[in-house]
Amino acid sequence: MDMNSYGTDTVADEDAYAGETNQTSHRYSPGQDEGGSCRANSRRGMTDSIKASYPPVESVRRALEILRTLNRLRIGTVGDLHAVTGLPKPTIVRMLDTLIADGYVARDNMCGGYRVTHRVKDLHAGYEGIAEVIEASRPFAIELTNSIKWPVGIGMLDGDAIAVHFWTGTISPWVHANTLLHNRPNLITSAMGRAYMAFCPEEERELLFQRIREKNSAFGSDQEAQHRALLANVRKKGYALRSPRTEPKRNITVAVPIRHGDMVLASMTVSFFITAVAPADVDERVIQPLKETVAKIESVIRFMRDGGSGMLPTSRDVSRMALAV
Amino acid sequence: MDMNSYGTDTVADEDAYAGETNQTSHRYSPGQDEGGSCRANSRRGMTDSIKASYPPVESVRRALEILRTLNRLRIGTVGDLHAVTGLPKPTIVRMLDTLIADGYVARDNMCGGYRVTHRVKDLHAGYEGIAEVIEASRPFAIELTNSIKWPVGIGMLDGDAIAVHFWTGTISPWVHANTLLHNRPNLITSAMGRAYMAFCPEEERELLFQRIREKNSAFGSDQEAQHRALLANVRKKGYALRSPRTEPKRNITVAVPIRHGDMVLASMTVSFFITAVAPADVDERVIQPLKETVAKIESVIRFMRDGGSGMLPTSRDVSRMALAV
DNA sequence: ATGCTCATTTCGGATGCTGAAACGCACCCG
DNA sequence: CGGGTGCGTTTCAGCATCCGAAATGAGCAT
Repeated sequence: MDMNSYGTDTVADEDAYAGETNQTSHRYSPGQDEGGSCRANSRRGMTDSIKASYPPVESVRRALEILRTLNRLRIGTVGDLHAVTGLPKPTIVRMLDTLIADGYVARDNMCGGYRVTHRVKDLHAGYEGIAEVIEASRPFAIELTNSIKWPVGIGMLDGDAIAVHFWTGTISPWVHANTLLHNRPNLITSAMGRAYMAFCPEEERELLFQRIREKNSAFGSDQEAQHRALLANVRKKGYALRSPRTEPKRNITVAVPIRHGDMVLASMTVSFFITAVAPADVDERVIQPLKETVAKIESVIRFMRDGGSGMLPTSRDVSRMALAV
Repeated sequence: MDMNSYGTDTVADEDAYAGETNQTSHRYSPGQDEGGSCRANSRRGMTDSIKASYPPVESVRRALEILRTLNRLRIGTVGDLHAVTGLPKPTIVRMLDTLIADGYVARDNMCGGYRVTHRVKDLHAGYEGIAEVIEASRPFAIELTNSIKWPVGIGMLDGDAIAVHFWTGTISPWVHANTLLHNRPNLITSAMGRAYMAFCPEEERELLFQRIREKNSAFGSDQEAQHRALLANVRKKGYALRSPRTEPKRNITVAVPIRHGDMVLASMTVSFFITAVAPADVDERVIQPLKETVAKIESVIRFMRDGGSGMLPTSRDVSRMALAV
C-alpha cells in the first residue's frame, strides 16, 4: 500500500489561517476511493485522506445555506432568500419552518421577515478555545514535527490539570509513547502545567494555587514558595521543563505557552529521548524551533481574532460596520 | 398517520425574557390550523400565529443537533456523539460527512475525533446587532404599545441614515402611517437620527458629521454648529424630537437611544397625533413610558451580553470557564 | 500473533424531499 | 371602496434520498 504518499505533502489543503477556503465541495466519489478508510481516532495512519463515506445530505446543506444567508441579511423575506440563494421558494419556506421549530429563526411580522435568534450561538459556542487553537496551530505543529522529528502536543487547562487535545505522534518517526491524547498532565510537575501557570494572569495563578492547596494537603507553604520561584524562572527562560522526578524518565519534555493578550490559551510541548539530543544542542534543535513555531501560531490567532473578517464584532465594531457604506 | 408525534423534545430548556419563549416546538398540525395562514411581511394580522406549513425536515434537525452537540463536546468521536444524542451511528457519520463537505467540521486524527471549524461563525455572525436588539426589545415594545396605544419603532444606523427594522403599528389601534418599516429617516432631521447622534461616542459623531458635510454641500458650518447645540440639548433632556418642519406635520415623533456601554445600538421611537395628546401630558403619557421601556431593554441586553450563559466568551472568560470544575 | 473493540460501510426498503403549479391573502391604486 | 396584482403559502405526484440493522474490517491490547 502507498501509505507513504501522504506524509510528504499532507496539509496542503489545510493551510494557513484561511482554513478550508477551497469550498469546491469535496465531491463524493463512491467507486474509486484513493484514501481507503481510516478511523478518525486512529493513532497511526494518515490524517487528511480526503474521503467521504456518504454523499452529503442535500437538505442539510440547503438548510445551512439558508441559515448562513439569513445571517448575512439580518432580516430577510422568502423573496430575499430566494434572490440570493436561487433555491425554490417552497424549499426555503420548508427549511425556515424547520429552523423555526428548533428555535434558530423567528418569524416576525413586526420586522417584516425572518431573523435569527440567540439560539444560533449554540452552533458556534464550542469554537473559541480548543478548536480555535488547534485549527490555528495544526499546520505549524505538523511543520515542526516534520522539521525536528519529535512529536508535538497541545494541551489546555481543564479543571485542575492540563488536558492534551492534540498530538503529532502519528507522524513522528520516533514515537516513544502510545499516545499522549487524553492524558491529563499535572499542573505542578508537568511541563505544560508549569508553562501555563508561569504565564497566566496573576489573578488566575492565585486561583489555581488556592485550588491546589485545597485538593492536595501535602502541598504546603514551603512547596508553594519553591514552586513560585520555579515559575519565575520559567518566565525568565520562556519555557518550562517537566519535573525530572516524574515518568517517563528517559524523556525530556519542554513546553511553551500559546498566548493571546495576557491570557494563556494553551501549552505546546515537545518531548524527546534524553540520549538522542546532546544537552548542548537542546536549545538550538528543540527549544528555539518550538518558540518560533509558537510565535507564528500566536500571530495567526491574533489575526483571526482581531484582524480577520470572521471576528465576532464588539459593540464598537458594530458601529464601525454600520458606518461602512 | 401520526404526523403529530414530532416534538417530543427540546427547547424546554429555553428560558426567560428572551422573547419567543413559546418555543414549545411549534408543532406541525396539518389539518386544524388555529392560526390560519399569515404572510411574514403582513402589516396587519397576528404576529405569533403558531403555524407551520410543513413538518420539520428531520435530517436537518439531526444535523443541527449533531453540530450543537459537537460544539458542547469541543472534540468528539462518533461514539461520543452517539452516547449523547442517541442517534444511530451511521446517521452521525453521514451528517458529519455533510458538515465536513461544507466546511463546518474537520476530522482530525491528531486530536482523535471531530471538531468544529471557524466556519461555524457564519451561522451566527448575523445575530449581534439588529436581530439581538429586536429580540431583546420585542416584548417590551409590544407592552409599551399595548399600554400607551401609539406605535413604537426601532431603527439602527445604516450608512448615512437610520434604517427602521421594527414597528408595532400592526397592533396599535391608532395607526396613522401605512408602515414605517424600510423607511430611512434622515440623520439630521428625524427623531431617531438625532437620538443616535446625540448619544453615540464623540469619535463616531465626528465621522458622521464629516460624512454629512461631504454628501450635503448645503450643510454649512453654521448649520453644523446649530445642530451640535441641538444635540447637546437632546443629551440634556434624554430624548429627541423630529424636526417640526418635516412630514408628517400632524404627528410628533419622540426617540430615545438604546445603549450598551458607550455605544448606541439603536433608536426607539414613538409617534402620535399632535391633537391627541395635550402638550402638558406628553411627558407623562409618552416620554416617561418610553424611557422606562428603554431602560428595561438596556438591562436585558446587558444581561444577555455580559451575564448570560449564551455569551461568546472573551479570552478572559475562557479561563474562567476552564477553571470552573 | 490473536482477539476484541468500535468506527465505518453495505444494502434493502420506505420515508421524506423536491419543485411546478395553483391558491388566496393583503396591499395598492383608482 | 372594489378589482388588480404581487408574493407568501399550500398542494401533490413522483422519485431521489435517507434510515438503521447487520456485516465488515481497521487498529489497539496483550
